[in-house]
Amino acid sequence: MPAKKYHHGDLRNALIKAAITLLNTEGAEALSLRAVAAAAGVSHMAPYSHFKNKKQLLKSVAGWGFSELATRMKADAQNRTAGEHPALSYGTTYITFALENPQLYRLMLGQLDTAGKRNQHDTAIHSPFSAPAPDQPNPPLPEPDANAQGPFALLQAAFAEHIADPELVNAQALGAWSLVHGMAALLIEGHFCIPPNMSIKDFLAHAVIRAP
Amino acid sequence: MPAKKYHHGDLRNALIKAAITLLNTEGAEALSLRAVAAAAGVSHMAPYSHFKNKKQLLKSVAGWGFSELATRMKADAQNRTAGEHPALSYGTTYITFALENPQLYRLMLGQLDTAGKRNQHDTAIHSPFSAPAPDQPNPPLPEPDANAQGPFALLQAAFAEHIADPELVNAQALGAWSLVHGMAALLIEGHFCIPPNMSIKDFLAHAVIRAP
DNA sequence: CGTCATATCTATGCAGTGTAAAGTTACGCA
DNA sequence: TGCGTAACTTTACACTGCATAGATATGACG
Repeated sequence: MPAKKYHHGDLRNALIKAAITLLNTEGAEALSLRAVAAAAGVSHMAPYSHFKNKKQLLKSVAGWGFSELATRMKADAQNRTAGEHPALSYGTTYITFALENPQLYRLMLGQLDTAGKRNQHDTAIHSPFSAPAPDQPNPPLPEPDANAQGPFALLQAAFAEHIADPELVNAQALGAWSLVHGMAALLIEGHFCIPPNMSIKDFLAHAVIRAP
Repeated sequence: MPAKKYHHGDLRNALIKAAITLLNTEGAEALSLRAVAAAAGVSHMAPYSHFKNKKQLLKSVAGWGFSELATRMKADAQNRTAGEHPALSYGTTYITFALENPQLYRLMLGQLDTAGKRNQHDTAIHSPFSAPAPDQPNPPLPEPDANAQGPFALLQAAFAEHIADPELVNAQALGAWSLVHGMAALLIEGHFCIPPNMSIKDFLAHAVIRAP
């Protein structure tokens, strides 16, 4: 085993891994580029050989999170009790994942403007409507994550099983995503709690709006 | 009119106002304590006479945002077409507000760990379940905002009109809040777009989950 | 009309941040 | 063997939030 090489060999992945560890142990505030580099045993400028800036590193971490979530949801799809609505099952898995990895989940779907300097425009991909983004309310802003499409695609497929109209499928899937993301986010930020005697699945089922 | 006094007289409110202006013009990344102080025409340490730290200033800004949102929702409640479900109307107003003030909305419901130093525990209030918060998944985390109760209380009242069981009212209101918050958040972060030919209200109506 | 404790504001300084620029090292291919 | 180039280090800078200590005006009380 090599003691210490000048060329790390797999620094890019090592940095992502170190960032995740730091995120889980010390929290998001301790996730500085320099701390990540130190944890990987390199100088604080080494990451710039593999990532354009801090935001790109965080995006890669978020991408890893999305693939993890997708994996969980696919596993969920297998051992599902027959007759249960897939969306409820998916939603429960989704929220559970978010509550078990709150810091990571924030990185995945929160804003990641944590940088100090002015925004440099990195690549941005819009989805799933091909429309040219009905001009954003304020000037700067968004920059979605293509990896989010993984979990979302599963949700879409779930609704497609019971609904014919593709536009309605899309709307329903987006509604479901909004519901579970909103619930996860509000729970993580502490804006309300699930009653102690209630499971996430039951709570979610009761929260689904009943038409008037 | 006084040219320049040593004692500002109303610096606290001036700082909040300056912060909001900066937020809307330069974006969240430019919202440094020093920039806010400069915009108010005081030294960069003056804010510490009125706020314990940067987070407390931002909390006050968020509080102002919540009262603004509540005002809008109350106005909405008045000129509502008869027969329309209040929650749909409220939800549309909610999302519209969020899309028109994305930076402010992020401050209101996103994490505000923007500070550099380790988290100091400021006051935290939990709601609306009196339960002692079924211990948070990871170690650190949340800190809700009591001002969020304003808009939420309106939602609750809306559901109470048509539903008897108070527990179900609560669950439905939380579901509605989750849905509109999630949709607003995903829209702001650019994860999807509302089709150009569709109003927010229509989109929201189509997104509400239909039972299987 | 003093006078003085106190709230408000300023000056200075520090550790930590992201990143620009330039130098060093070693891998891979001719 | 030589060399282009990618990976990494060193140094430096502007900026951040905040601790500390000093300056200044205010308002209450004699």
